[in-house]
Amino acid sequence: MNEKFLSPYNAQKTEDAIYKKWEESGFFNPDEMINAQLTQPDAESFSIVLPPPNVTGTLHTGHASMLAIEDIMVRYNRLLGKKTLWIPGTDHAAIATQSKVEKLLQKEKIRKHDLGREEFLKKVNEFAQNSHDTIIAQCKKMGASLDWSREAYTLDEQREEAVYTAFKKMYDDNLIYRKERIVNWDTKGQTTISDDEVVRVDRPGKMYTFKYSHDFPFPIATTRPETKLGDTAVAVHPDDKRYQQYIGNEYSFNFAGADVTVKIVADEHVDPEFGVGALGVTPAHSIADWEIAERHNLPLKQIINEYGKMTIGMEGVKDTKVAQARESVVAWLESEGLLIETEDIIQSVGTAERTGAVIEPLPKLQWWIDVNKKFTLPYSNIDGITSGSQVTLKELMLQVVENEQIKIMPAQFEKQYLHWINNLRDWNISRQIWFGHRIPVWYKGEEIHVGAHAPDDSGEWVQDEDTLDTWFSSGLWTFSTLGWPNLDSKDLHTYHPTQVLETGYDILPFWVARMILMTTYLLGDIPFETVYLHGLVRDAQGRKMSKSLGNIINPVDLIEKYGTDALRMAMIVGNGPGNDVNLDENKIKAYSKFGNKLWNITRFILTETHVSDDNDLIEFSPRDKELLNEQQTLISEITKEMDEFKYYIVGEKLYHYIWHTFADEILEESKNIFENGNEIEVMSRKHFLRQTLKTMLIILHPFMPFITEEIWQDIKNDTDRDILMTALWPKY
RNA sequence: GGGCGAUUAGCUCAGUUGGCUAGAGCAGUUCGUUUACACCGAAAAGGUCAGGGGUUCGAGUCCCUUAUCGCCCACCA
Repeated sequence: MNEKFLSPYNAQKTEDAIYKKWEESGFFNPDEMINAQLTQPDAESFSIVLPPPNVTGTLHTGHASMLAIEDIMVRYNRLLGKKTLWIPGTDHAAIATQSKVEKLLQKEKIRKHDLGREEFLKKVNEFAQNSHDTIIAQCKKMGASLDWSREAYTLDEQREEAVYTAFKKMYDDNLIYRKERIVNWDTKGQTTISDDEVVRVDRPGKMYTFKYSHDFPFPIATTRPETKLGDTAVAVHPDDKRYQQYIGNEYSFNFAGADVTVKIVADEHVDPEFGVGALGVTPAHSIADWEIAERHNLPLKQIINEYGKMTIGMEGVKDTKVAQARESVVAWLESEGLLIETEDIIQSVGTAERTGAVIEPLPKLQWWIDVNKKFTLPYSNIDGITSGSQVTLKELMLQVVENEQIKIMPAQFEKQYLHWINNLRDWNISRQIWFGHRIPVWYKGEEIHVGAHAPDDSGEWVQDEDTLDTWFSSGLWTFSTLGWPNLDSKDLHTYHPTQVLETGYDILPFWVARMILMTTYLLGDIPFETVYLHGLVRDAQGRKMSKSLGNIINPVDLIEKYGTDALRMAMIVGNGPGNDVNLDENKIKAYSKFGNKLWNITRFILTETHVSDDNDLIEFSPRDKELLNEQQTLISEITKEMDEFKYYIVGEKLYHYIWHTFADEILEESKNIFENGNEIEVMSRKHFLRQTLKTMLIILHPFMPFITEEIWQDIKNDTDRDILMTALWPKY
């Protein structure tokens, strides 16, 4: 017996060496499995993409849990003899990464505009590369059996080709168009900022109640009178008796030197209790109003420029900053006798996180994907939609879930998905940041060219300054990682659609929905058959992990203390799809004890039996036949539950069988048999113990890959597969 | 305001087509252990499954309702 079994199991000493052994074998790559004749070339395939972690830093416990679940899926299917592929990669995560680097630069008092686009991107790429390296190392620590030879990055060359191909096709199909939309504009920084960078600050303000003109039938209320020059409508609640008679009317008048025409519209979102229950709609300078304008097809009238100055109005308004214009407009209202009431209020004002400037919502030209426009789908593998039929993106997204070609687990999220898609509006795909796929559109005067490069003709072509929403590239992930847009790619034919997408429920609308959109559109097929959604990892008390609570747990610390196997088990047992899991250190400790239990079971068996006991038996003793039957029942149950993704139950069952049946009963009973049993009983039992241990190692392998592989190396015989990872799931 | 979820042993949680004498880990109790394992074994203790009502031969599990807690989305003109 190998003397390592004389001391307790040492995960720290074992795990890195085992991972290295797997990696060197090459068997994470299904092609190598086939070459070594461990997998049949015509075997069923099982493929899954790793949701690419953002290159914004390091992996957290949520990633650890994700890797554990997916590795179980992958290892299980590999043991079933399938051609099994798990594709690794990382996500450039445009805004998240860019703002992270901006923050780091800010500490050195460097601003991105001082560096310029190229220099700044160099810094971001450097940061991304470092994050990437950390992330890959952490994935390996978790034991993830990812095929590193196929690693991808959402911003690498191959993915860029996929992105540009997809963009061009959508543009040619008239599904991509350009239109104005309200964005958060920072007048100090002269840039657009994302919603998460807007800091809400409570400030004293004034609510003005006034009439537009003496002819206008009722007053409205606002905190920003200067924007009223840009009003194109007044919104009221449809059930509000005070205003019902005016709905549909149009009024024109002069307001502080500007000609204004407003239409009275009914909108559910107006609160009749707030203010006077009537709201002047300024589509160009308020995000909320812009949304009302979208619903009612109202015109957009920009009256404030990028420097926060008014572009129209009377003397004292035009060409002044908004704060000053406000005073002028209020003074004008007073002098005209239109001002009815001024009330002091506390209002929540959006300010730029970085410059502190008050956000000025402005309309900017943006690129959009039309989800309601009919186009011809040339090829369709979607049930209920024939090749060559006219469909919209929204219809495709609904169809594949309604017809159950894609199943979402747990089922309650299916409702949520359908509800979300039914309310889906056009997707704004442009972002006013530098890091990401630059929009493949070129301008020369009025001319527009769509493609990766400017046309070769003479003349100054200028590329669009904006970049694409990060979800545009990750939406292509299941097939851009398999060779698309090269339609002859062998991987694409073998491994697409993928079988499972395993990800967090929080990105169902962002990522999952977008992958369905892109795949149904570009391939006429589904991206995956099952969506398995996991929950959040919380601390032992069920609190969300956050910097401010100081309760963030680094998975690597836990691994160093208890080993990866123990951490994986603790994260799996009791963690069903869609449920949040509380990570209790005691639970991890308990499973590290379990690992040691298995270790000691092995020690006992290696002491009491010999490899020759593996030889064919003449007959099993009646007791061992009974035990084998029990075992068969267990395996058949477990196999069924594995197929149903019930890893949380299987993990617990294995724990119980191995500890409380195999060790506590069978091993104890064996001591007596070895001492007092007849020859048949002894031989039978020795054979049984070795076979059972091997069987347990195989079925426990997906959960605790390291220790099972380590033991396998000492219990296997010449007819067994050399590496447990490549073994075959027991028959039952 | 809209949507979703949770409430089971002292603590943290399983219990997924209704069949449980309701389970696990940790903590606590009693006893034991010179070799597979103290990262141990044996035995017991602990619960009107949030409250109420209903469906059913049968409900922790399905329906209604109340209470408490939590999450997501929207919005404050």
